[in-house]
Amino acid sequence: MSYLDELNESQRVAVENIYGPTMVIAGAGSGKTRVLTYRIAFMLDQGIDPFNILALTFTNKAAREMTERISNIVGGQEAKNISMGTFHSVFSKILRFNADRIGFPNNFTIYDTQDSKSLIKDIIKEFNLDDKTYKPSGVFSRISSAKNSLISPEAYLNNDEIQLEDKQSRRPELGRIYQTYANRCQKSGAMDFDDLLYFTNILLRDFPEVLHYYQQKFQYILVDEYQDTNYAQYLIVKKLAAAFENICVVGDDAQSIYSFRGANIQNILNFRQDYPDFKLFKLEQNYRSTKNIVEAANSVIKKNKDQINKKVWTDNIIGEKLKVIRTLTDNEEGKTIAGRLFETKQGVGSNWSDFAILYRTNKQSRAFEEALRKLNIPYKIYGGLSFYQRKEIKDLLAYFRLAANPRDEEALKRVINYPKRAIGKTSIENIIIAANRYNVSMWDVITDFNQYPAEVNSGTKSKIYEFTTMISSFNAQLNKLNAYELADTIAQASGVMRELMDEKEKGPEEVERYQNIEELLSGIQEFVKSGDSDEFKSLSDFMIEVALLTDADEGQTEDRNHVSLMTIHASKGLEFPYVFLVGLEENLFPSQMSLNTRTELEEERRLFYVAVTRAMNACTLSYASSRFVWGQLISSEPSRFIDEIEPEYLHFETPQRGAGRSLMGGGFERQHTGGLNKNPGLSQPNLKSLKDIQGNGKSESPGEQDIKVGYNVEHDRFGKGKVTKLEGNGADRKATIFFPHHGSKTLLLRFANLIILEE
DNA sequence: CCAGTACTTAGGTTG
DNA sequence: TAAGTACTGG
Repeated sequence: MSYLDELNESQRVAVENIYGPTMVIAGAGSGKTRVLTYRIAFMLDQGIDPFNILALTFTNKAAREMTERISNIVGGQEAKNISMGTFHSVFSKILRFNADRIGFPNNFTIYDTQDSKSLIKDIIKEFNLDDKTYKPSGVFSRISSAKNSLISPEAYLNNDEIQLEDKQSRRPELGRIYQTYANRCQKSGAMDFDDLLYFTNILLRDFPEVLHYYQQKFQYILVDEYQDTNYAQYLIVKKLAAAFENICVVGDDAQSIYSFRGANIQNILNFRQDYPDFKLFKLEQNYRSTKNIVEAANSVIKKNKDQINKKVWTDNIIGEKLKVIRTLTDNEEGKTIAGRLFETKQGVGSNWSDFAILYRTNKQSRAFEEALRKLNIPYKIYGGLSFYQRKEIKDLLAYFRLAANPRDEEALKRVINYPKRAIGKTSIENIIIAANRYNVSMWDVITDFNQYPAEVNSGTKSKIYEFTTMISSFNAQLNKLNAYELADTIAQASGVMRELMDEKEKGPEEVERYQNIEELLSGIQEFVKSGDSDEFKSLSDFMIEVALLTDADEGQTEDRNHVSLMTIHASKGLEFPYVFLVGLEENLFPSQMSLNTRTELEEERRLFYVAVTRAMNACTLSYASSRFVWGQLISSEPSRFIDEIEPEYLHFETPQRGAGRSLMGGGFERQHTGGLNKNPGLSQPNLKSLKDIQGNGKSESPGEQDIKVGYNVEHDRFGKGKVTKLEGNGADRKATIFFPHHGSKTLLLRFANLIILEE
């Protein structure tokens, strides 16, 4: 067990204490991941069966990293048998296995946040409520926090306190929306992210034999980032650990930055009460940063009232003081930081990947992007839209979801008319009305109009019939074709591939979309090939894996030598030799929204602590004295957090030369436009009425009766084109026309004003 | 059905 | 400012 020699004293005792309740408070950079992985390795060395170990993390990234590290120590086969992953992935598997007990199909789909919000939006509309008082995202977060506190819709409606709260905030219908939302999810055989935790709790609460089984299975439980657990997660862990109490939680209260999402610092305090005989270990030696960095961070975080007493220290060199740079505008901040970064790289001869620029909000990235690009510095922005959230990917995935679970309402709504198959908005609305009336899913309605009559005309019905037949045929092949074969079939047969192929002519964005689809398909092929050769991997297996993946940067092995740009939240758990922490201004960091309460301000301070402690060798702080906010130049004050650092760790730099001019040049140009544009616009109405007269005078628009497929026609905007298809009757009569310069378009003849050139 | 325009809104982010 | 949505005219 040579690896034990690599640990310091407090790390080693934390690793070896594998029985009984244990809490490890791990300061920033103190080797937390190392302790967790070695602890598991030590357990296996002690003869503990990997099947009996449950290790929970918060992010896929953390789970991957831990799996990898443990495989390196104990070998892949052993590591594979440990239940290791995020809360959501581990418990979604358990839920699939036991789905029938809680009224879900075992192939239930998982709604992401977009799906949830779109469903909520629909419900608000159906209830005829004003979507300003009932904002979908606000309603969603209310429902989310109810679920995370394990409050059922019924309990929500029966709780006087909650009802009073909602009445006072003028949103008395929230409870009914929650109830309807939950009901619709259930009918659709779908769970959202919060449901995965909520229903795990229900399962363990209502089925003692299930609880007993998993208590016996998971005799040893480890939880990483314990300060980020919410109530639902806390309770799952508590229930599972009740039989053996071999539970180890690892965290750092000073790095709790997700309370706005329901994470609860109280869980650390509860731990003391739940397990009075628990052992506490503190990892206080920082191996990451210089003395100046560690002490600067300490001097700020000690201003917080709510914290567990500890003293993070380091044996590392003193290092440079933290530089503080002031610039006059946000754009200049970008230029200055980019220049400084370039100089540092030249000076020390390091890699671009040794540098990170961290900011409070995503929108700050722009100024740095521009400046880095001008200096030809490679960079990568983390965060933003992930691969699986792109429109074209979600569209195709929606077909996959339907293949596995045709009742999935959000997936159905997404693709029932994509690519266009003449199933209009009104028909879809009427289908939903019928589904609600009979309390069944949309799929039930559209596959059995006899039993569930809906106001849909017969032409549309036959289109729908084609669609449902197609989906059913995908569904029938789920266990016959492997994931790649079926995915490829769907991509072709659904028409998604052809749609994107046609659009490829339009421009680079469309080409990229097509390539994204290709990338998804080749990803599925890889998925099929991975693992044992004779193992059958179905498309639903793939969907299970992918539903909980949100990391965009999977499989991007190319060129990793770049500067990293990300929010501080995204930087948690990472480290960089050189960190630039930018935008340190009041109302930006700390955020304006956090200034109301002490607890919110303390969370901002912890965020600042996290940011500073990412740095290994040097940390540079910067702020601008004015910046553009929503198109307006506003002046700003340096952040209070700069003042809170003991001055002995700081080095203030003088402002850059020539800056005054740039303020004049860039700042005040944007006023004094317009002013002459006050004329009442007489010409507009005149023009319009002229057109009206023309329209009326034409008696009949040409072509209504005599247009045919194959005709060459001319359109006043798209120019010349050829008719490829005709459909609909009367006012709905439309033509699909291929225009060489604009691609294929479907136009209502009523409005198109086509001129027939030749037959 | 398509495309242009009027209007609104703006936090951090995992699964 | 920028992006997203709702509305409207052809």
